[in-house]
Parts: sequence; C-alpha cells; structure tokens
Amino acid sequence: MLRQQRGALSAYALLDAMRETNPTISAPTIYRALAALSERGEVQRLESLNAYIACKHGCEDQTSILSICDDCGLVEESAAPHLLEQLSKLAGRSGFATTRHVVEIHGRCASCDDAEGPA
Amino acid sequence: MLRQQRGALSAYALLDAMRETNPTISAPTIYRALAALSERGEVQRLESLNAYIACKHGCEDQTSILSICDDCGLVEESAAPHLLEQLSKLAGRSGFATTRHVVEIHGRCASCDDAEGPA
DNA sequence: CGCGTTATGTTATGGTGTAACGCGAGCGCT
DNA sequence: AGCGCTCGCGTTACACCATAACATAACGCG
Repeated sequence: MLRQQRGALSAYALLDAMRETNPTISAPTIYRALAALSERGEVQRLESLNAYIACKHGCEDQTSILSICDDCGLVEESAAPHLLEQLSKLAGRSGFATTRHVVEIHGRCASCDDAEGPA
Repeated sequence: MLRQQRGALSAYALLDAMRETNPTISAPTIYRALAALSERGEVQRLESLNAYIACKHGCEDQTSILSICDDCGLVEESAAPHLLEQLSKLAGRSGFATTRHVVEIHGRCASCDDAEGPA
C-alpha cells in the first residue's frame, strides 16, 4: 500500500486504508507489519511526522536521507553514505558508537516552492 | 528544569516533575512553554524520542546535531554547520528549499560502550 | 474603573504505540 | 487420522503524546 503513495502515511491512516479491503484488521497488526518491513529495510519511519514510507528498491541496506515537503507532503529519499559517515565520525569524536541515523530535512519541494515561494 | 537534566525528558515527565512544586500545572501549559522556548532556540525536540532537551548556550541560533545514547539516555549536542549545509545542498539538487533539519544519531555513548560493547 | 493583552488553568478529545491474552490455521510427526 | 507445535492474527485494554476550545486570572494603561 505504501508503495502506491506519493507521500508518507501514518500508521492509522494505513489502518483505515487497509480496512477498506479487510475490515477486521487492527492496530497491532499494522505495527507488526511495519516493524517487520522496516527490519527488512523496505519501510522507513519518518520520526518527525510519526509516519511511514516505502523505501525505493535498492535502498534496503542503508538509511536514507528524507526530504519532506511541508506543503504537499511529498517525501523524497536520497542516499548519501558519505554524509552519514561524516555524522558517525562527528559523534565518534566524543566516543559515541553509532547504530542508527535519523536525518530528515523539512522544507518545500520544487513545485510548492515555485507556486508559493516567490510570493 | 531541563537544564539540570543529563538526558532528555518527555513532556509528561516534565509535567510530573513540575507538579512537585506546582501541583496545578497541566499539559497545555507545558506544551506552550516548550513551544515558546523552542522558538527561542533554548529547547530542542528529539523527534525520534518524543522528548525535549535544553540547548547549551551558544546554540540558540542553529539546529544541533544530537547524539543519543540508547542505553543511558545521555544526549549530546554537536554543532556542524558545514554538514547541515551539505544536507541542504543535497536536498536542493531536486529543488527542495530547506527550512529545518532533523539530525539525530542513535548509538551508545563512550561509557556505555566501554561497559557493554566489548562483551 | 474598564479595556486589551498575555499567561495560565480546565475539560475534553484525538492520535500514536504497545502489552497481554487467546484463538485458529498450517505444519510435521507418529 | 490424531496430536501438539508454532506462528500470525484479532481483541481488549491501556499508556503516552499532543492539542482544541473554552474559561479564568494578572497586569499595564488610558
């Protein structure tokens, strides 16, 4: 379901959507599925929105950097291993052992920026 | 209150703490205070924990990169304007206009890593 | 005093996430 | 077939996070 979405969906939005085809489904099932999929790297959570997106194929084994349009909800994945590396290194300077990165960028996507930006 | 904390506090933890000296305080008050403080850059939210920390003085006008120890809860701020810049640029490649960065690093701090890491 | 402004309190509600328990389907084994 | 096992799912119930909407109190000022 997430794959056919332009943006992110909250767990409960997902729940509602699923109920249309399977009225008996419930919250724990959604969370279990999300946990499983996100362990497999097929789904990523947007921490700053409490929402979830499907990862593009090919991104399975690394966290992506997510650009989030606050206007239209569009979410874009970017890969930048080098930057993540630098972040780990930065943290490492004080002895931190990195296990997971959360990198999210809020702003406006190209089309929303065109539409409203030059106002 | 946040300043005298080693780690982050959730809004409700804060609420409980505040109630010890001011039993009448309530959730909206906490959130209003947090919103005000965070607009002034004195408090930052940890999106991935739904919690809040006091920023160090001097960090008021930029978002920090936060290193979060998943063992002991310690949170460390780092400034790295250069990296944030690079992130904006990365997003900018597809036309994104950045307004806000969320950069959080989960892992283990030096002492927890010493204690359990070499296990 | 009366007014607006601002901070705070109250009530209620909605969204997010999970623990605990039990059922039932599928599977392998004898 | 009959048995027991595991595993996924649904159910219930609850905890936590956050805010809307409305009411109240405190203050400065003309």
